[in-house]
Amino acid sequence: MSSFSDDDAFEAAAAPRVPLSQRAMGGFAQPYLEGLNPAQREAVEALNGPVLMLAGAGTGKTKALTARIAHLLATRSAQPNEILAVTFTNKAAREMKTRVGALTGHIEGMPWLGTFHAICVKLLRRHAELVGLKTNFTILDTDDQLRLLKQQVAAAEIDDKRWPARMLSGIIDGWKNKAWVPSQVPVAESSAFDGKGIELYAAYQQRLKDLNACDFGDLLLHMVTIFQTHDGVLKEYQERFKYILVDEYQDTNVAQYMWLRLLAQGHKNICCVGDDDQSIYGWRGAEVGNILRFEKDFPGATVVRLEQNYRSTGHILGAAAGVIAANKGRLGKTLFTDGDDGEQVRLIGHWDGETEARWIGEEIEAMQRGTRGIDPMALNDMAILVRASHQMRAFEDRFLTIGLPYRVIGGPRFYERMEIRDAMAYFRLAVSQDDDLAFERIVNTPKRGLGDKAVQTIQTTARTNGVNLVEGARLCVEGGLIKGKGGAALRELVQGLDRWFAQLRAEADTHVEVAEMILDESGYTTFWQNDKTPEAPGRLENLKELVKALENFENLQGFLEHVSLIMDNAQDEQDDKVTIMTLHAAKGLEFPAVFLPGWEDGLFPSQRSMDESGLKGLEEERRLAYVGITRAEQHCCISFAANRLVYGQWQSQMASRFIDELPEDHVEVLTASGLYGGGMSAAANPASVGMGSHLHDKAASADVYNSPGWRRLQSRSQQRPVAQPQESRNMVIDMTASSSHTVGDRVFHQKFGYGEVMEIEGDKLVIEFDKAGEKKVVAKFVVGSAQADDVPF
DNA sequence: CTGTGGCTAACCACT
DNA sequence: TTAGCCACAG
Repeated sequence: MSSFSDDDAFEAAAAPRVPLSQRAMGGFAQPYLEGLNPAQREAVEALNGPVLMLAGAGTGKTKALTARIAHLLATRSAQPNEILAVTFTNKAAREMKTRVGALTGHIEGMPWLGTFHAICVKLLRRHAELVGLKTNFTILDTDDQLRLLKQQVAAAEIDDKRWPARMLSGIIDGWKNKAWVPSQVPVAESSAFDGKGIELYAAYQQRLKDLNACDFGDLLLHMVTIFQTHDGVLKEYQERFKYILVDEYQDTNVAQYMWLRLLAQGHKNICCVGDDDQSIYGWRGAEVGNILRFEKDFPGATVVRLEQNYRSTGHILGAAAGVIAANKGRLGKTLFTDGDDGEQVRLIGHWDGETEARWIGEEIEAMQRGTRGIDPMALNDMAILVRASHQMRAFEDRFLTIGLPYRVIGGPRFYERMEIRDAMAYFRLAVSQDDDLAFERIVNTPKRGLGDKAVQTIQTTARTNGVNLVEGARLCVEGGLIKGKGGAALRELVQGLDRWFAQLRAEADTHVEVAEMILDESGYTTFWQNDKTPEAPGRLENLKELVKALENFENLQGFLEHVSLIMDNAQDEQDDKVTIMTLHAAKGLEFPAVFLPGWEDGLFPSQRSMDESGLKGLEEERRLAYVGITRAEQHCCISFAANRLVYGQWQSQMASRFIDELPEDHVEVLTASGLYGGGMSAAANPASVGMGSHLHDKAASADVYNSPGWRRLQSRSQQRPVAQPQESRNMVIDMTASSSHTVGDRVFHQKFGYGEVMEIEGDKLVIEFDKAGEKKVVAKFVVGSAQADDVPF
């Protein structure tokens, strides 16, 4: 519960509650040291000066980190409120809190353990006036931010076709990540956004100030500014934080780095934990350089390497090591395990994305039943990790058809859903009528007959009178500026807002009741009840869930604060389900079995990241591959497809270059799935069995044959017995390989059954299928531009 | 003021 | 393929 009013850490009692058992031992009992290996122990006990803990995947860094905190407390080196411990995600913060609690007995004692953003909010609330904000400033989400920037772009009369607000938002975020306020943006950047970027940035910051708001990047930026310009404030915190601990240091951006440096200049007791091989947030401004430079930045630092892996089998570690070895300029770690080599990493190519999804589905079922030669596994122990969220769809489709339970992590988050945002905007307005952005969002939601024109009028009125939009709306109603149906509805809305505002303060009802009242009286609930789209019931459910979530907070403000910083959504763990998530979301997690689909050049490594960042981009993609493999404990299966549907277009894919980087000894190559020559075409053209047979043009065909991934798969599969067609449903004739067909060929197609080739027109095949009855169905297969329905499977 | 159809651009990851 | 935007009609 992180409402900011209740736990002001400065006033929090500092007395540590040492468990009786330890007190009886005179503080010498150090159970938290048990089970630590020598390296971990060194990192825990090095209490003087900077420490860099290079912790490879699965080497127990959280254990070391929490033990270090316990050690600080037990040795009385610091009080709980003198330790600053920062993480990136709320989940990591929560876990650390729990584990420290379990280790030391004080659960509530760590007021400064949290995410960068949560800690900065806490600090900024105290010093808001130093950057021209009031202490009750609001934190804008991406949506609000974009809306604001859109207005700015429009006001500057810039063509938002060529210069979209989206792009501006990205540029400004980038600058904020580098800790540049508008006046600090270097000249080299002045051409950004049609030469107006810096100007717009300044205007945007001013607008935020007027709104008494800040965006995500500001939380850090403002604190860095305050520390740089107010020595007294900086001193206060330098003295307060005797020990600083930083998790995932490789993901820090420049602003976070500066923030940490400024604070660490006091006692210099900063302990950073990270893994340069797992830096995967470059696109968000993370600087791997921060960790690579650590020893220069903090002279005399103790560097500890955690290399003993407790998570994965030898083969999995070996495969991961082989991939990451291709990166240059690493700090270098060699993970080892005391455990078995286990099963080799498995590699398999598929005909297309659908085949891949089907194969993985079957594999998962086999593993669950225990019919794959291994003990039965729970679905909860299996995960599919994809590069991009759109890859999830194929699996969802497939799993829905076969009734395999799954959960998707990532996707549109609960608090980012439209209905939740709308409801939150109402709550925000009930808390503060100054929240113009919230007002803009809901004036006409549900529809009140207030369009652009009405909103314009309200805005002008508000501006000329120097008041907020709610006040402006009130003036419009009273002055008769907005008439008719819209005027009446607006009057009702304003009255409603006043009423809810008063009710929240009256405390006659709980905030939960008021929230329900708001959703009811505003007509928002009715709005969705009347909606007949299939999503409506789900949205109503979400609203109910939102209200339920309120119960955990003391007041609406506390809840709003919490939500603005929460970016992860709690997931139900009760049911047995396969997890589908992105590689990014998987960092920090582990699963006994991991599937890594879609290892195709352009998709993974992603073309865009290579276009944008060249070799740096490729190396980050490789680290992503490393992260993916090292999530696996026992089983890891990598796959790719020769064809994929992109923008409704079929594209032939090349196996990812990362596949070639897998060391052979640790990999077992399975035979390509989904492409078994069903008679004719296979006999006529042996090349049509396996990858690449779909190719119609020689150039593209050569591409695939010459692609390293393909070659390897070919040669390896030759060492293995030739695959037998497993079941008839896997049998398919390569419809698009028209060169291998002649008129009169009998063919079999998974969906349409048996048929006969009637004619061949260039790249088109006309096939007459003998479906049941006398009716003949004619289908055309157009190479390269086939529609989804026309393609085999 | 709202709803619709056609056009265009986008498809990467997230605190 | 799909989402988002704009122009236009009702």
